[in-house]
Amino acid sequence: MPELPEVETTRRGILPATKGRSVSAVVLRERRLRWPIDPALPSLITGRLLENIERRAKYLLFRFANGTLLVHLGMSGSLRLIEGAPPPPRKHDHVDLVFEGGALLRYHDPRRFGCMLWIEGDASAHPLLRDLGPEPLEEAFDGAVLFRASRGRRSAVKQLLMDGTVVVGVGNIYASEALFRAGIDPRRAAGKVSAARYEALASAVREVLGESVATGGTTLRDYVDSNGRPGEFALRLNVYGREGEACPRCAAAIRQVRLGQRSTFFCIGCQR
DNA sequence: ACTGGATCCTGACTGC
DNA sequence: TGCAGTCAGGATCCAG
Repeated sequence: MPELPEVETTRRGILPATKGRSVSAVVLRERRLRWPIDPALPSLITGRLLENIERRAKYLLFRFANGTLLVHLGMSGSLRLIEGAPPPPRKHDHVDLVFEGGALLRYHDPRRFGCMLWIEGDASAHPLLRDLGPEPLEEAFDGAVLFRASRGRRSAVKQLLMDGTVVVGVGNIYASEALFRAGIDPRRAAGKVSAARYEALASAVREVLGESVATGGTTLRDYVDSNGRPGEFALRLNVYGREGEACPRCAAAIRQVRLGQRSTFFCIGCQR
């Protein structure tokens, strides 16, 4: 799936053709996502103006005057912008949002871990958004946030980094990459990492995510952007997926371990 | 309150 | 060519 940079790339890609336009039709082909799509969705947003598309963590928030459509791409989802005559839907093209003027957003998600939820009223109070930590690319996120959250925690620092109540948007790839840049062993107990090292880690998170957003996200497997194109691969991954290869910094072999059921890559020479 | 584990689902890939 | 097993970018939910 899309990690934060891929979701942000999608948001930027679909915004110009959809913001300020009215929805002319909604096609639901498959409602069984992580939670079922409300069958009333078409009647709720057809004829309504899409005021904006915002992002919180890896959620996209489609803002209408009468509510918010909360969209998550899960592990395998994509949202594709189609302008002009739409091709016939492929397998797993579950939803179309059609806009006046012809632009169409097509939601594709083979594994169906994503969601499309209608929220009335204050979306930020919704249980899925309420308890989320700060955005990693905004001012509120720094080393002190990580340090405070880590005290007394015995689980691995990588798991702290991927805990959405601590900081949002750091997925499995970028967690490994940020820890590599900061020189921290992903297995280290979160509560035993110093404040100074958390400053370095917070900077590394900002760097990695910032660079990736700037270059349109990273492609692995089946990620495509809103134009259906794969990401640029412009952000070089130093350790993720490179078990056995030479560390770009010290040439030691990169190791792979499992942490919290997720593959984790690191350099035993550079990361302590 | 924190922690690890199971879980949702399809598809790509590996080894026999 | 088929079949079984493993793994995948997420994150919620539940038991202990």
